[in-house]
Amino acid sequence: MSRPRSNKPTDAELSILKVLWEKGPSTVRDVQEALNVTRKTGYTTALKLLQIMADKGLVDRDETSRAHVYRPSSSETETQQQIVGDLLDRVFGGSAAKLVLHSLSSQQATPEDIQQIREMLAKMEQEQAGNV
Amino acid sequence: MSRPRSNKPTDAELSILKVLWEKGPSTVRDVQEALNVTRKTGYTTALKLLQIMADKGLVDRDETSRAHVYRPSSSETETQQQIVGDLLDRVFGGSAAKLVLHSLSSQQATPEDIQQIREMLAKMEQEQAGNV
DNA sequence: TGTTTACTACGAAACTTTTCGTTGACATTA
DNA sequence: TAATGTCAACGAAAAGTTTCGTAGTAAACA
Repeated sequence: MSRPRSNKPTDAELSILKVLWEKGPSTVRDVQEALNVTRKTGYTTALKLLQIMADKGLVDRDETSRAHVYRPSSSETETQQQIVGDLLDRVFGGSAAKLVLHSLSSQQATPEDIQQIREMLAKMEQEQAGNV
Repeated sequence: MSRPRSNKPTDAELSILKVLWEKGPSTVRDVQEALNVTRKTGYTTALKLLQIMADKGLVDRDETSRAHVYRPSSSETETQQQIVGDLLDRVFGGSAAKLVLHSLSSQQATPEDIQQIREMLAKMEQEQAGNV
């Protein structure tokens, strides 16, 4: 009578990861202050979340100094990759094109975005041609 | 001491929406049987979820016949749009290009996908040119 | 040395999600 | 009409998420 324990970060955990990605390895206090800007968050709340995330393996902890220093155990890119892959399966039936379509239309892409995506597509085509 | 009640579908709710999108308006029994294929799911479990989703407004219920018929209250496209928009904010800092990048690399896009995306980009550029 | 301060650990409260057992209503049929 | 089966409603159990209060410990400082 339970849910399977997934290692996908929850919403609160994700907001902590965002802080760590942006600010680099941080103490609980650092994280708490950053969270507090967007959403009132107590110190022990941030601490508890970081402890749970350490248990799950979402973050690594450096206990050398008294104020432990936390850092993400996976890179921003890896984690985002995993989240997108999960979304692809769960919502879009594995169709990357469909997800891309929605990404673009849900938010106006700037001309720079469009250019960047074009380049990416070209690179992918080249790689595919080389792989066959 | 609680989370803000969001109307974003949970994982279990999402799997039900997928069934409804695919099969169209369905009874509890229909949904339960579809869920049961991928993941053992009892009848009352499916029922309860559908009732909660009806409360939340995620699905509409037709009570005319004895076996109530449920249908999604929003289209597949709208819901996917909303989920992607949420993800964009929460994970990618609003950068659609970044999300697209990950979508593509997390799963090999087929040449057809690439073509489709190219067309979409072209159309977006046209629209932007017209809008200014 | 004793007090204050900052930190982690622990535990629990409030709430959500997911699951299922039980009940009562209604219809079909023997 | 009585038995059987299907259905929605209700309630509650189990696990997960999020929040915070309290306690203990170590460092800094008067």
